[in-house]
Amino acid sequence: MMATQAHAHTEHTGDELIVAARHTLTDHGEQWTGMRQSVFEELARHDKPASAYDIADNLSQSRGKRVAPNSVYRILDLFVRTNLANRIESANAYLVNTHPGCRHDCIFLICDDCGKATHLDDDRVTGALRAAGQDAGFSDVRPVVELRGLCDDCAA
Amino acid sequence: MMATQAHAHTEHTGDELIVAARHTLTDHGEQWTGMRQSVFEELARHDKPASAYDIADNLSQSRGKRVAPNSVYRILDLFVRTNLANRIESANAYLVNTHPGCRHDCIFLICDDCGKATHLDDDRVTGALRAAGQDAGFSDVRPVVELRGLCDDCAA
DNA sequence: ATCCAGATGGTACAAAGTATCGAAAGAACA
DNA sequence: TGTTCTTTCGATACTTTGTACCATCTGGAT
Repeated sequence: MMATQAHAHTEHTGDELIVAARHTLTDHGEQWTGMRQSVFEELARHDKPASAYDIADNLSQSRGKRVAPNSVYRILDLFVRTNLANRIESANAYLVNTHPGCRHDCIFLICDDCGKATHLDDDRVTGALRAAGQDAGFSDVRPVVELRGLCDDCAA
Repeated sequence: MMATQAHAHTEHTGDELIVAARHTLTDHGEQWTGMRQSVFEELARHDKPASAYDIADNLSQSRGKRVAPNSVYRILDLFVRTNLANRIESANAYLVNTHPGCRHDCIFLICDDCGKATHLDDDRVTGALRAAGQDAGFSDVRPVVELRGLCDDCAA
C-alpha cells in the first residue's frame, strides 16, 4: 500500500478482514462475540479514527438498543491489546488494523482537515526510535508515531 | 543533554529559562503577563507532563484565588503555538520547552510508571518522518513522536 | 481622561474515560 | 440436557479533559 513499506502485507478488506480479525482474536484465547463483531465492523467502516462515543452512538442506532460507552471501551482496549485496532493518541480515537496478524510499530498519517487517516510501516525509522529510547535508558519502548498534516485532497 | 542530539542547544534552567521564555514570547508580539509567568513557572517546576487541571489547581493554591481551567488552556495553547511548551498527546498534558528559541520536531520519552519525561532531538529521524509523510501526499507535516516505556529507575 | 485591544474570570457545557456491580450469555462437563 | 462456572455485557454514576460564551478587567495609545 505504501511506498516506504519494507515487505508485503496481507492487507484485508471486507469479509476477509472480519475473518482475519476473528481468527486473530480467537488465537489469543478470546471470544468472538456478536458485540465484538459489531464494534469491529463499525470500526472497519471508517477510514478516519473513530471515537468510542461515535461507535457507541452508531451501534445504538444499528442495534436498536443503547450501547454504553464503557462496553465499547472495553472492547476497544481488547482490540488494541490483541492488535486488531490501534489507538490514535492525537485524536483520542481508534483505527482498525487491516493486517491484524502482523505486529508493527505503525506510523499514522492523519489529515488535520478531513480527518482521513492512513498508515505506513517503516521498520527502519521505528527501529531507530526504539534504539534511541534504549540509549536514553528506557525499556519496553512503544513508539507512538503520528504525522499530523494535510492530505493531498485537502491541501489548499 | 542527549546522546543522539545532533547539535548543541542552549538548554535553559531556572531564572534563565524564564528570561528566555519571556524573550521568545515578546518576540512573537505577545505580552508576558503575571498570569502567563505563573503558568510557565508552574510548568517548569515539573519534570513530568502536567495537565491543565493540575496547573489550574496548583495556581489556585499559590495565588490564593481560583484559576479556571479555560484560562490555563488559553495560555498553554499560546505556549504551544510559540514553542514555549509542547503538548504530550499520549498523556493529555504539557511539558516546558527548555530551549524555546529553537524549533524542533521533538521526540519525547515518557515513563509509563513514574511519568517522568525527557526529550531528544534527532533531526535525522524526524526528517525521515516528514519525508515519508510527503511521499504519502501529506503537506505541512507535524510529527508527533512519543516513546512510551519504562525509565531505568522504574525498570523491574 | 478616554478609548480600545488584548487578557482574564465566571459559568456552563461537551467530550473522553473509568469504576462498580449485577445480569446475561458462553463454554465446560456431568 | 441441565448445571456450573467463567466471561462478557449492561446500567449507572462519576472523574477527567477540553470548549464556548460573554462579562470584566488591565495596560497602553491618543
